[in-house]
Formats: sequence, C-alpha cells, structure tokens
Amino acid sequence: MFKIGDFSKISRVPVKTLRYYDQLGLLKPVDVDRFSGYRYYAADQLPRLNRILALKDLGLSLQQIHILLDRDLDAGELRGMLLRRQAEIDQRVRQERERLARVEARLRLIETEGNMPDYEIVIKQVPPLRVASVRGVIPTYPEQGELWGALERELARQRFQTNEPCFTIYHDAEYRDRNIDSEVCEPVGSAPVESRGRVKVYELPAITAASIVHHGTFDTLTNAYNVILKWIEDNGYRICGPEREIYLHTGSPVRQDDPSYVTEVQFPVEKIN
Amino acid sequence: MFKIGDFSKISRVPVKTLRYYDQLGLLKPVDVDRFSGYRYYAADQLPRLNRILALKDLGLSLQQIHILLDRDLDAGELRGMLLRRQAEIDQRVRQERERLARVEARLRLIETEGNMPDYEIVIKQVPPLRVASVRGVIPTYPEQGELWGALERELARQRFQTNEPCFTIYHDAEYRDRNIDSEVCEPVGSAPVESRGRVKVYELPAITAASIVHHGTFDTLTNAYNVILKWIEDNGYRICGPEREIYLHTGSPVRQDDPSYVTEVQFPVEKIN
DNA sequence: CCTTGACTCTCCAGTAGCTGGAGGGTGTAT
DNA sequence: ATACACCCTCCAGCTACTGGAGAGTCAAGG
Repeated sequence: MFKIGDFSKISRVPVKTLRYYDQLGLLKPVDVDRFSGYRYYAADQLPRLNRILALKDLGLSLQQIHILLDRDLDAGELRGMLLRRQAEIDQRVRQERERLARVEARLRLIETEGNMPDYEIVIKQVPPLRVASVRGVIPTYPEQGELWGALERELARQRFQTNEPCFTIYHDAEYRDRNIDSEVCEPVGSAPVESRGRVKVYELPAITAASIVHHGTFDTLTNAYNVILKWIEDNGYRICGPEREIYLHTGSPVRQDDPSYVTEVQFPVEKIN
Repeated sequence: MFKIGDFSKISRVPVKTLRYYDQLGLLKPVDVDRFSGYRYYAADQLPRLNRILALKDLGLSLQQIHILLDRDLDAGELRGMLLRRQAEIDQRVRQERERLARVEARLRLIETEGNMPDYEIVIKQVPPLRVASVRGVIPTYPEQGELWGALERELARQRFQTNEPCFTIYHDAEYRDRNIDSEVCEPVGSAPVESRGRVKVYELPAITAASIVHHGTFDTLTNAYNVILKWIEDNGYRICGPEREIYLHTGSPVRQDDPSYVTEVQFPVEKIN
C-alpha cells in the first residue's frame, strides 16, 4: 500500500492528477482512511493506471477511457474509437500542415514586403441568399447606375426596404472594362417580394468564398482584386463561380469617390486536391 | 453603422464571439449606446476583424494578436511570432504523426490478437536515483538472495531503512540464465549512507525508460520481457542501457511464488532518428 | 510529550476561446 | 397594445489539469 506521494513517484504521475482521476472515478485508491481522508494505492493498480496513460497517449479523452475501462475493454469498441481517432488525427495532421504552409507564405510575404500587408484574405462560408436582382451587359462601370435604378424602382413599388448590404455579381469569366455582364442584387430575406419584368427574385446558392475588404474609393479597388487573385493562386484554391462585390457602406446612392466606402470582394473558391 | 447581429452576418463571426472580442478589448464597437448598451459597429472595422481572423487562423492566440495589433503591426515582431509558431506546428505535426503510428500499431494488435493486450507499455522519465547497491555475477537467479543479504546487512548496520521499492539492474547485454551479472539496489535518497565493502553508494543517472508492469509470480515474468522487447522494436526505439527490474510489493523477503507480486521492468531507451 | 517538517486533505480559481442559457430590456411592425 | 426579433449582462460549462490557501496528519528527533 502506497500513500499518494509514493504512488506518484512510482508511476511518474503527479499527485494532483491522481486525485483528479480519483474524483472522476477513473482510478480509485484501494483504500481511503475514513478519518484522515488519506488515499492508499496498491501496486497492482499500476496496470490500470498505465492503461489509462497509454490510451490517453493515443489521444482518447478521459471520458472515453472511462467507458472503455468500465466495459471491461471491449476490443470492438476500442477498435471503433481508435478508427475514429485515426481519422481525426489524420485530418489534424493535414490541417496543421496547411496551417504551416500559410505561416510560411506569410513569412515569405514579410521577407519581400518588409511589413504587414494592407489586406487580409479570409475564407468564409456564405449561406444561401434570397435576392432580387437585375442583370444586364453594361458598356462601362459607371453605367451600372441604370440597373440599380430599375431594381430600386421595382422594390419601392413592392414596398420593400432592405437593411442588408447590396452587391453586384460579375458574370464575365475574365476581366473586361467594356460590355460587362453584371447583376445587381439586393437581399430580400423572406419578404413577400416577387419577380417582375427585369427584376428576378430567386435564391443564390451557398458558397465558400475567399473574401477581401477594401477601404477607400472605387478606383483603388483593383489593388484588392490583384491581391486576392494572387492569394487564391498561391494558397491552392481555384475560382469556381462569379465574384461578388459587396457594398458595405450604408445609405443608398453609390458614388465612386467617397473615401469612406468599404467594399468586400468575394470569389467563390474550392480547394485544389 | 451596424448592430451586432448585422455585423455578425457580414463578417460571419458569431455574435457571442464579437461580444467576447469586445470584452477582451480586441475589437471594440465604434459606438455603444449609453442607455441600452447596444453595440454599433462600422464597416471599416472589418479589416481589423479580418486581420484578427487571419492571425488566429495562423494559430496565434488572441493575446498575441492583441499585442501585435496594438503595437501597430510591427513586422519584425510578427516575424518572430510566426517563426516560433512555425517551429511549434512543425513539432505538432511530428507528434501527431507519431501518435497516428501508435494508433495504427494498436489497431493491428487488435486485429491479430482479437482483444486488448494484457500489458501496457509506457514511456517514462526516471529521475536520477541515489542508491546503495551490491553487484555480482550469480550462477542462477535464485542465488540473488545472497546479494540482497549482503546489502541488507550493511544498510541495517548503518541504521538505514527504506520505504521506496528496491530493484535489480541486469548488466548483461543479452539474456542468460546462468552467471548473471546483476546489481541489487536500494534507493537511499539523501540519507547519510556510505559505501563500504561490497556495498557501493552512488547516483544512477536519469533515464528515459520503456516500462511494463507485471502482476503475478516471477516465472511468468518472461512474458512481460517478450512483450516489451517486441514493443521497443516495433515502436522505433533502441535499448541504450541495462534494464531494471523493480519490486513493487512491500515487505522485504522476496519469494518467487507469490501471485500478488507486482514487478516493473524498465528498459532505458532512445528514439531512433 | 512537544516540535518540526514533510506530507496530505478539501475547496476554489484559473487556463483558451468560446457556447449555451436565464432573465430582462429595446425597437419596430402590426 | 402586443407580438416578435433582437439586444443586454451575467453565470456556468467545456478539457485536463495546475496552483494556492488553509487546515489536518504522520513519523522522527529532542
């Protein structure tokens, strides 16, 4: 019979941990003095403790170990848990490697640029979005106003007012500065709005998007485009849909030259391999 | 200006998380209504939030991010943190891969054996140990008693009494059942015990050991030896010193045939590569 | 028998980054 | 007026411990 300190020395498990395992019911001392509360362990409790350590070392939680040990070590059950663990660790390793790659990319960026980048790119899940939209080919960007006008008029007619940011989807597969196939959208949630004329109401599918936020006038927005496109390429993603340009400033009339404007660009992407 | 829910929708960050970041001072809303306590965020806070998300994604803690952002993004500091992170992740990946290997080994074991093994092997750090010992070549195992006798007599003479388990070190490089070079040891801690005659008092170095605990009579101890030797080979370790056999039963007279005996075998090992 | 020092006990708080819930106030639309 | 969505604060819980306070216990030495 060992007092907790001796048992701790033999097993190389901290006293606190032994007490914690006692509390969890994972490893109860064979005897507890009724008056002093002292815990007494027996040498033949070492196998159980070692089993706990071994399973813990495989990455199982104490709860899982508790279950396994108390069901008398059912091999099938253990196998199931280990298979799940295997998959988890496998994924874990992959994630950590990707993270490592990102850290390295960031380090290279610092080497070349000498300081923090002006932009951050974030991958986000965008949920399905019910929108009212007008799509059309416009000669040049400033003429998008006409599409917005059509959309606004119809929504006003249907007595709908949004408070969510509106955005444009650019359907061209490549960049152009003339004859741009653009679709101006306004989220309508579950409001009773219906398609009519050039205005279509429908649900955009959910996407996984690389996102960048630009702060400033529109004419410097191309910077953000360059940065995010490079990022997508560098980080093993592929563009898989038309990009969205989201106008985060509040207040409707879109002018090109307000330096307080905040615009988000989202490219739907998927991971390569 | 967005209420927290809208800002949450835009940024895809849960409301609770935004409140948490506010609490930490990591991202304060531009305005808080004095009366209702409502938080109001501005679109141009998105870059900061995204920077937080990006750095978090690299695995930095919120505390580290806080420091970085509030020192105006010192590139050198970030570089330092990222280099450290890189090393951490690198090690993490290695550890997880080793763990994966162990899980796979365990799964194979289950496949072949059909159930949980009887033994668990644990790697433990054994600290330096000051011992009194008697070493000698004994014809056969039962004759170890003579060495114990010599040790006990001398320690009794020096008025020393142990409460720690005693053990034997086997110095033969390979297994033999005759003329065994064995050293019987008793830990003496910092007690005032001195070498005298055949009894040597000195400090054993710390070791990293693979350990197995055997429960039962001595004649089945070879099982444990077989299991641990196989384990060492299978798990990429190499034996790098003489093994220790530790007698964990309390009470001195060692008889061979007590089925309640608990014995631990420790092989000093090092990881290959 | 008393003291000293090592050991043990229980209980509480803290770790990181949230998440969930209770209980109550606010804002807008009908 | 009322319904409803939204917001607030505060508290508890997650994992596997770790550290500390304050108090009791044990064995040895004087």
